Amino acid sequence: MDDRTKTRRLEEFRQLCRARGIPMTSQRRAVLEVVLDLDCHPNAEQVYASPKVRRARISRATVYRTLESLVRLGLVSKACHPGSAVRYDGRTDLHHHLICLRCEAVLDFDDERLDALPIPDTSALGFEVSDFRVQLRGVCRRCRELEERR
Amino acid sequence: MDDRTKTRRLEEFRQLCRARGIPMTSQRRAVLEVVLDLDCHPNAEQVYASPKVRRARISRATVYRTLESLVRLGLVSKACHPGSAVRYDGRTDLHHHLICLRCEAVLDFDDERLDALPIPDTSALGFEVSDFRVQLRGVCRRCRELEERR
DNA sequence: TTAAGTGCAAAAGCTTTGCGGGTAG
DNA sequence: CTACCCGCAAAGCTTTTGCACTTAA
Repeated sequence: MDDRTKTRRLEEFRQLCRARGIPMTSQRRAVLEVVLDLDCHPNAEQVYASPKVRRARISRATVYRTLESLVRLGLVSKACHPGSAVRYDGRTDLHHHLICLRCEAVLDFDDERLDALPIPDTSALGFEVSDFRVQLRGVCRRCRELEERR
Repeated sequence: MDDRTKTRRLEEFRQLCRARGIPMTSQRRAVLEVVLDLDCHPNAEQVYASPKVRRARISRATVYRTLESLVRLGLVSKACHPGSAVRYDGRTDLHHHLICLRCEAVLDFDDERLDALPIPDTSALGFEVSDFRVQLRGVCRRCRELEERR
């Protein structure tokens, strides 16, 4: 994520904390920065292992708790993925994903035609849609190259 | 899933096994049947806990291994979800999902307009798309009712 | 017969929780 | 001050793995 956007997101965080009267700690700031920096849709362990978080000596439990708080605050979202650990996404705006079914990589994908998708009416099911993602499922470059070599 | 489709899918399984010369065991058959019966996109523990699998005294390890084999055979797919355990989907055809961001329910959703989505060209990224899903994210009926009561 | 599958139990990976001490506002 | 947060450690959930035994073809 570019620095300009990142600065804006961190300012947004500061204001949200002030508005809700919750403390803005150095730990939370570091965790948010890492998620904004990484575009690999990391799980909590990957955030925990990141140099910035390790340098700050932040505990594993705090990383897990903080990520969930950031989601509740709407500053981070959860990525939908085929694997077995919760994955976080620094982007909360409308965008889409390429999902590799071999290595479970999640790649961001922006496309105006996908954004313009007509959202179906789900009210008959009692389901309230807030947001959507198109997931293009397949095999990423790296996995394809690995398979060719064999 | 209706019985007619289920019978067809089980026959497909039998033929795939024969074609590849792999044994069709009673355990695999039971696990496949359970995934086809459930439409809740169960994780491995839920399949393990199902009456049919328990009656057959199938071990936990076999459930985990079998689910992965069925995915490799293309008889079952993995659902993309926001949570922390792999979830399986008895449907492998084109369809879409409603994702509840509160309880992480995954509901099937069929819609011809979504099916007709123009698939973007991802070849520049080296990504080969095989399939897609639209995920409508929001809050399901039950979670909305629970929140109203409070 | 035999390649593959299964059960068991241990280990590894991921996540939550209770509690005593610390800190932002 | 004081409500909230943090680190630690233990516990709980999910998944994988090695090995000896069993089974479908």
